[in-house]
Amino acid sequence: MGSTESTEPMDPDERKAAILRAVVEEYVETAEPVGSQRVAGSRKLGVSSATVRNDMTVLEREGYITQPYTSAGRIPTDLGYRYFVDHFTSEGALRIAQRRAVAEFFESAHRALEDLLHETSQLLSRVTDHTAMVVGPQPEVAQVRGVQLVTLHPGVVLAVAVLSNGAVEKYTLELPDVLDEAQVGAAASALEGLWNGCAFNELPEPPPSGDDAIDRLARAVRAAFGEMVAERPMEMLYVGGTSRLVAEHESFATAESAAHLLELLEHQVVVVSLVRNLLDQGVNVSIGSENEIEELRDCAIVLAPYRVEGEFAGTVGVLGPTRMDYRRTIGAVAAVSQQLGRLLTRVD
Amino acid sequence: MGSTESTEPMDPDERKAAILRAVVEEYVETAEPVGSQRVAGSRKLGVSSATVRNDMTVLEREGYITQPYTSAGRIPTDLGYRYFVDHFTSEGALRIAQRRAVAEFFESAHRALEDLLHETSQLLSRVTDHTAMVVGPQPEVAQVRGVQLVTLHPGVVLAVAVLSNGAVEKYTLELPDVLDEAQVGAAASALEGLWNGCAFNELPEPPPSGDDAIDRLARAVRAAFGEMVAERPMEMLYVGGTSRLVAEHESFATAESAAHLLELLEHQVVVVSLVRNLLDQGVNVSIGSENEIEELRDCAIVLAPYRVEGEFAGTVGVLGPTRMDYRRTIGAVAAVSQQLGRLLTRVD
DNA sequence: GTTGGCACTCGGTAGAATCGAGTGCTAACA
DNA sequence: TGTTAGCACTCGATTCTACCGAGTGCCAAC
Repeated sequence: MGSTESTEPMDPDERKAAILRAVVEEYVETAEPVGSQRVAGSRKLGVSSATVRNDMTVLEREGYITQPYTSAGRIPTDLGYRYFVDHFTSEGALRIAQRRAVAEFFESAHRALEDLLHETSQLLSRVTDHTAMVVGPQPEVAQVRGVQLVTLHPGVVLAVAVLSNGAVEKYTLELPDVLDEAQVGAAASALEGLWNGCAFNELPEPPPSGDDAIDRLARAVRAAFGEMVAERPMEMLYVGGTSRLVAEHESFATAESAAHLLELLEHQVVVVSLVRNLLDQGVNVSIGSENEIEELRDCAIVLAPYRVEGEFAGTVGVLGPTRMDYRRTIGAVAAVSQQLGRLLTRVD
Repeated sequence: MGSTESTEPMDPDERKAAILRAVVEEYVETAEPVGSQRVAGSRKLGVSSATVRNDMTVLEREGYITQPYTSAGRIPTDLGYRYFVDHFTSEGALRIAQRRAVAEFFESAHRALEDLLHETSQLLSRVTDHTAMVVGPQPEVAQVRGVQLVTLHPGVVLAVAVLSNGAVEKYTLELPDVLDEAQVGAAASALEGLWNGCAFNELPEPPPSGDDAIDRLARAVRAAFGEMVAERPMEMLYVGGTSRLVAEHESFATAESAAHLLELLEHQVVVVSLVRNLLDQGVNVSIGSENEIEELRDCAIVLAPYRVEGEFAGTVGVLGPTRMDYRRTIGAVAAVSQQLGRLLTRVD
């Protein structure tokens, strides 16, 4: 067992890449700085630890790895993870059990879109062991397929709009007038006739009908829906498995950071626009300092858009520590996004 | 500064209670075991620390306080907190800023019931600095006020039921038949006429109409809604401010416990039935070991039901460490539950 | 270009010393 | 009999020291 037994000689750059890969994989597994011996020993590189050490010095100078303190092992930098993701995760690896879990989940039926997306976030969290995010389809693009007005109490009317993507928007209106069933029904019919097929974000103003009370109601409904579009132009966000963030807190700098992350996730607007920005730039994996948000400095985000009938519809993704198993995570996110798109294309 | 200056003599039991109160209040504030000196000094008890020490020994023997280790200060036991809650929180104290925050929140308008409850949970979390829970009204008791069927794609129909409490239930159906608009409309009209005013959990079976396809659709809708009632008989749960759980983690035994709690909160069924059980027993505050669930051993739960038109409707509550400011928390929970009930009575 | 040898670095752990808040107990006191 | 001052004692927390060892950088030999 000596140097004569070396397999085949290696291109210097190729070896450096292999060493970087080893550092990432070992560190992800053990959470401890990895030294030259471990790399030389557990990998069939055919070189001694001294050689590995030399290459490591270069890799460190180039910014791919770093030592937490002088004369400790090396850990990957964000740049190192980036190289790993770009070169060694071409084919995502999913364990059989997980692949089966995903398949089973999408076999079974699901009630409403909201439930499906919510449960999808939980599935993805289970499969990846990280916190999962699911961004729903943009609600504005949907068309109106039905309008209904229901009197809950005298003077209080619930306006309901059913959209072509299966979403249901509603708004509780308080009115100055007290209308009878016939009047409410007339308003509903008028609006339904007027709006059927229209995009929900571009509802035309209802024309005067002759009955002032009915017109007031119709205009109030129009205003309410308009306000909803204006105030909440955001896609819905579903977050699953937040407890993983805390369970992983060892990987984060401080314990508070987990609290900050949780708080961040409670702000739908921030998260949704973050996801959208990343995806707009064609980014699927965002690592550590690549994130602009301070709280995400030692987090990685893995995203995959899903398509319905070939069109971009929404996004699924995962939030975890930079020290994550990227191959497995990317594979899982890809699988779920694909299956979700397939299911929505079939059913929706 | 002397013994001659003592104010008025005190009943021995009364003094013991005052000492217990002091221990709880000081410990809640400082998170450190409180010694006899601090109690004797910061409170106008008019006795020396030695006397306080004597009483403390008794209080410890009776189980109200304990020392984390020999010759340390005392901290309250769950029984001690219980005594405190039962005797010293009759009138909840809310700071002005918080009372104003609650008032302002319930002044402004809110779209749908779901949004309102969700935002209420966030409000309560902000006001109490703890994780907040809001259990929505029981969906079953609501009556049907409108039924709508919308064809999303050929062979795919979305069934929507609008309920008297403002809730909207929906289900996406895949059908063997492809029906035209007239048929779907006929089924919708039939169901609407049949079910209007019925309780959602007791929908009568639609009678045969003559058109087999329409009947199949109607029966499928009936089955879908029935399944929804059976499978999800639970009230909706809204949880706000989960990040507080982690921020408070110092008060908990281990860091993992926060993760366990988060996981627990993700199981709606468990939480909702827990809340219901407590309230059924007339319990509004459940402290530490009074909770049967292991994960809640060093948590306290503060609940208050809210009423709509005099009827029990749902519950708001708070989950925090046993070491919490019970007066403030109870006051906040009470205020929010009352205002929420008022708003729902007015609007709903 | 690769490798073995070697001095050096530095975080982590264990043990000893110290500190001090707080207790329990006893004796004096009102 | 209840209250108080005094005092010895306990024990967690903190600090300091010594030491270990994984891992490095460098150098000379191959």
